[in-house]
Amino acid sequence: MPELPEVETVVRGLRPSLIGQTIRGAVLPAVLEQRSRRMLNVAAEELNAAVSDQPILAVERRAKYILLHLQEAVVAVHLKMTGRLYILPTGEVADSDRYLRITFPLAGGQELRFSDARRFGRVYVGASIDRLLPILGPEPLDDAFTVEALRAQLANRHGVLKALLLDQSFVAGIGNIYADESLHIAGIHPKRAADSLSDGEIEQLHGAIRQALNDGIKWQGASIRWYRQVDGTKGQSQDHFRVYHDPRSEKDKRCPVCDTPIVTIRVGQRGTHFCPICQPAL
DNA sequence: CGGACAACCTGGCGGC
DNA sequence: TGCCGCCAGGTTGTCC
Repeated sequence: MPELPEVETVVRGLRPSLIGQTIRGAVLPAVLEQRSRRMLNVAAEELNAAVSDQPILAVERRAKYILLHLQEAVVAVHLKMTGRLYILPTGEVADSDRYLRITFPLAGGQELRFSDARRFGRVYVGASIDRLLPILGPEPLDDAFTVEALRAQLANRHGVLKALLLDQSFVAGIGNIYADESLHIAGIHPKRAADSLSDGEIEQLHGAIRQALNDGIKWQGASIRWYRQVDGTKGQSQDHFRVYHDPRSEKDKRCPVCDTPIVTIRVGQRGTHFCPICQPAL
């Protein structure tokens, strides 16, 4: 589910509640321990041992990973499609608990909970961040992600542009929604060859990626289906999409610039939405 | 390197 | 109302 703006929103929601807290352990429902093997990179008891009595020093985001920096360990959570993280007083019940996978009791009388209907989510723990995450490309909102850096990365890449934007080792954090939104802002067709962009188009794309992601953060993420903020409320980003939509329920999505009906195609097996006028094929 | 596709899982929704 | 089939914000591995 969540892409960079959603994960960033979750991190910002967790941070004030978790910094300075101490984790008491990691509890998995007994019936799920066996089935949760794929969710964890270590045995459930090992996760529990690694986080027990560990103060939380920092909460950060890297790509679509949520990082809990503990005194002697790092926990990395990937929400994938349907994962949620939220904090509640111990014992208080929430709707999301229907798919509860892990409870992290906190010393202050609250709990950090991880729920995940579809069970694609991942929780990794290690002594440090080293080798905990796969190879990831640059953070698109960092100063180091310059037009020049993007130009250098695009050179000699012969693939389809949108597929490359979704490649986390190329740029970190962009998913299907914000790839489509970025390409519309940039006025570039999603199927363009990555190495066919002019200097001007690369500059446009660079700015568009940042705008799309920053707007997503501003609206606190997109709650199309499962995504919720830490406090359980929906984001509002879905109310501001330029091209992304579900063609089944929203049959008359139009370009906010020229009012032309948005076209939906498949690119790299992903639903792809674009304006045929503002994003001409080349 | 790149593209296609299956897998991992389950819920929700459109359509009939 | 009920059931079926399709689709889903992500990622990884395999095969060609």
